[in-house]
Amino acid sequence: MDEKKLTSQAENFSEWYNQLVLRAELADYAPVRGCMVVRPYGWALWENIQKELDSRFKATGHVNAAFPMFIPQSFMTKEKEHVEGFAPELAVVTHGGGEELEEPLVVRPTSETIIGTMYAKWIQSYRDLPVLINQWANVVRWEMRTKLFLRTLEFYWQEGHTAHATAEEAQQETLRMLDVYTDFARNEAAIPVIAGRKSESEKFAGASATYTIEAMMGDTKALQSGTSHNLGQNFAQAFDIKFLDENNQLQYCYTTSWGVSTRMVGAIIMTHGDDQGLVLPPHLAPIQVVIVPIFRKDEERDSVMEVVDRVVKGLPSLRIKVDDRQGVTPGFKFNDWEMKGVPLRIEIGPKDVQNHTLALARRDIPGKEGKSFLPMEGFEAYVPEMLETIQANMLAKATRFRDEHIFEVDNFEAFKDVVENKGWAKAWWSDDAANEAKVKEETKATLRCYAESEGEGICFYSGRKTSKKAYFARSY
RNA sequence: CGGGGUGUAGCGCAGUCGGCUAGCGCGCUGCGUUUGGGACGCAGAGGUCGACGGUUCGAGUCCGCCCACCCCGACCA
Repeated sequence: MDEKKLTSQAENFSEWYNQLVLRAELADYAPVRGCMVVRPYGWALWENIQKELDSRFKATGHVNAAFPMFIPQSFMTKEKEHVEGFAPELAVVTHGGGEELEEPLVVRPTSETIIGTMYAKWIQSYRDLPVLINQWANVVRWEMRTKLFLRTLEFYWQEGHTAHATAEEAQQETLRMLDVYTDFARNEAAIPVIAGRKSESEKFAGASATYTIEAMMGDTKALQSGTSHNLGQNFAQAFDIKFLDENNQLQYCYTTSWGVSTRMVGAIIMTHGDDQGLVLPPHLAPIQVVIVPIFRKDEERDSVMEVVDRVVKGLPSLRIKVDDRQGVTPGFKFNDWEMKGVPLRIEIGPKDVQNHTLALARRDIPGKEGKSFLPMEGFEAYVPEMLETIQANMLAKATRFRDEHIFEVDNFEAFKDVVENKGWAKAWWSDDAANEAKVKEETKATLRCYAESEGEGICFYSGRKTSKKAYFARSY
């Protein structure tokens, strides 16, 4: 096989994705089935995602805390739908210190139960509310089939858990965090997600309502990239999270939970990547600018490195890497950093020193069109600007792709054709779980989320009148 | 769990009508020459051929069983 060749064509999309993850050194297969080793470069990307999300959480008044990884099995069984939803994918610890445990411990698949237990202790009065806590953690779900970043037995995420005095406030919080995710995806990851509510059959186990941000991957499949749940009083009742209100009445809290995981890394790869490798959005890229110095002789070396130095010092706010590896040709370095998705490359050689220019190559526009030769002068301003241009262009490109692959349909034939061959279908939907299951069976497409809609129309499947529209797609 | 596929050097593979000391490319080590799109020469290192059992004078190759991983489904962030 030719090691250099990659193809993102739909039939090879999965292979292409795996190759990208492995060759860009984002992650590796672990010697444990279904688990993943996140390598330093991949973790650096995740750290930037964390940083951006965390600053948004702080801005909305949330604080971080940590809860145990082990959950007594009995906690899991308190909320009926929750346990039913998660039971098949739990890892259970039965032994500790060489002895069988009196009560098995579940490795957290999510932390509603243990956090709910603590909230019950912490919350007494309406004055204690709202509680707005986030946790950065790893969780374990025993999935049948795994895929790097998208679905691994162990994954990293943040999970926010909040408790409120009223249903309105909880709903507001649920939607506010959905907005935070939407904003993050669009403006940092350059992924034009579609936000909306999940259907009853797709919602989180134990939630009253689940909201999602859905992203379209390069093969037009959908990927749920973040969720925000309004848990109503379901968990509050199961875990006895109560407070005395202003009228001295004992009330159950309304709780929410929301999360974004390392799956976001997979979403970025599958949304922007091309046949040359990764394309990372400048806002999140571990390395925003790579500088490749080029010289033949030692005399050239000094003058080139002097310019390199000046450029690095002139861009103090950017994440820059100078690739001064010896014994590797510039061509090799170009390809190497393209594979790793670095948004902007600056080549500095003897010609540039002489002409006072910089050779720049944009990762979002492959080949010659992405190259430009600009005067040194003013690079302190135009390099950061170019990164913003790249960021904006990536979003625009992804948005165009998304919009070109969403089709409104009003009959089943068209629906089937769209979800099987073209992308996402948007259609009037009569909101019937049985029909949803039938559609899935016949076309493999699931209801991704409800869409904004006005007025009424005829459901393409049931023929009934409805006021709801929904997006359907095949998904990861 | 069902269907398909693959296990041979760090990676990618050839060898599979049983037969010599198991090969190729990339990578790796040393020396030298090289540096504007994946450099070159010379010299090297690196293998219980996934595991176990069987057939045979002889097994990477044939037979049996097992294991691991990948892809497609069912399940899911």
